[in-house]
Amino acid sequence: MLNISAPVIALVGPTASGKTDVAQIVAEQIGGEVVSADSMQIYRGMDIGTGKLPVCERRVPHHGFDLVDPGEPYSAALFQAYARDTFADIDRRGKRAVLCGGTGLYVQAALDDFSFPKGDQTENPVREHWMAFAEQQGTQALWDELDKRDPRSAAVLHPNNVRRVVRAFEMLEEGMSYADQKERLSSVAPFVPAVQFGLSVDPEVLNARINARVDAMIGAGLVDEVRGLLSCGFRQGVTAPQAIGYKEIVEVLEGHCTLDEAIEAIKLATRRYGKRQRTWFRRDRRIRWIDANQGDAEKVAQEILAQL
RNA sequence: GGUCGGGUAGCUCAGUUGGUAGAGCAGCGGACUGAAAAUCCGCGUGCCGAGGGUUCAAGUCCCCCUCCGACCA
Repeated sequence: MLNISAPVIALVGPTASGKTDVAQIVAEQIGGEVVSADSMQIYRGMDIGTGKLPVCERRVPHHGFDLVDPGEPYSAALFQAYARDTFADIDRRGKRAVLCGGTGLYVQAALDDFSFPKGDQTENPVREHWMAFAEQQGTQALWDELDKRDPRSAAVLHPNNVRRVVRAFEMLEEGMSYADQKERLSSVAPFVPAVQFGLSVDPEVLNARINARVDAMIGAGLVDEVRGLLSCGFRQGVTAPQAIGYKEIVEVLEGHCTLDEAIEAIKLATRRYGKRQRTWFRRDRRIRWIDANQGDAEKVAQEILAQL
């Protein structure tokens, strides 16, 4: 258990639920600092499309932004170490951390007792080998191969889920079993003292906000942002080029579709992303849900502060 | 006014010789420990435009009405 003097305040919820504003207000009121747990805000230069709070609007210190260039690899394990260091550092300075997270895995890696045995490893030759194998022999053959070496893990993985099957091979290489890990998952304990709040927004309301947000991003110059990134090694990245709002604009810049088509695609992808986020956070019974349908960040923040 | 085509799921449409309907997309539900804005799994949600007729049985055939589109006047 991380030794800090007051629990971290964690704010979670789907994209466009208003976390960013609420987190800042909460931090402001309690003399805190915001720590973003967002797999895409990690990247430098990806500002508009990731909804990163602009520098001029930051009234309290923000962490978790601009940690690496889009061309560099990053991982949940790296974020775990970063977040915990940051929590400790904030605590040492007598402040309180407000974790603001849309990436469920990052939030949990930061707060719970997730173990990443081999440190900060971000690239793995084993991965490439088995990805190539899947490419050539097919996904079923890949799964069959895992079934020979680690049938227990194969049994809990769907053959179509190539990423996870490959991950199981990586773990085997390190002397671990995906199945064992999955079993341990059922009893993850907290590692960082925290109170978690979820901002809940009805799907129809969230949908409207997402649409407006995407239009605003385009208006704010997302296309130019993407154009700029392309000339800076964006394509070499592993994670960054998968970002919603970026991959679609790349298609436009490469002449594969119109801007209007891309905008629709971004809205659709964001909606689905929001749904996955809802599913992820919903299962965590520790989260206290706050109604954020009104979109009044001040009010939501007060409600959270009242519950501390 | 006339002729033809169409009206089936939220959208685009399938639907054999009559046996109360099914695809894609959207949507919904779920999984998730080193790429997670990723990856994967599951689910059809229906007054078949309205009314009448034939039939054991009508999305399907007949009549009539209505709406949309095209063409002819």
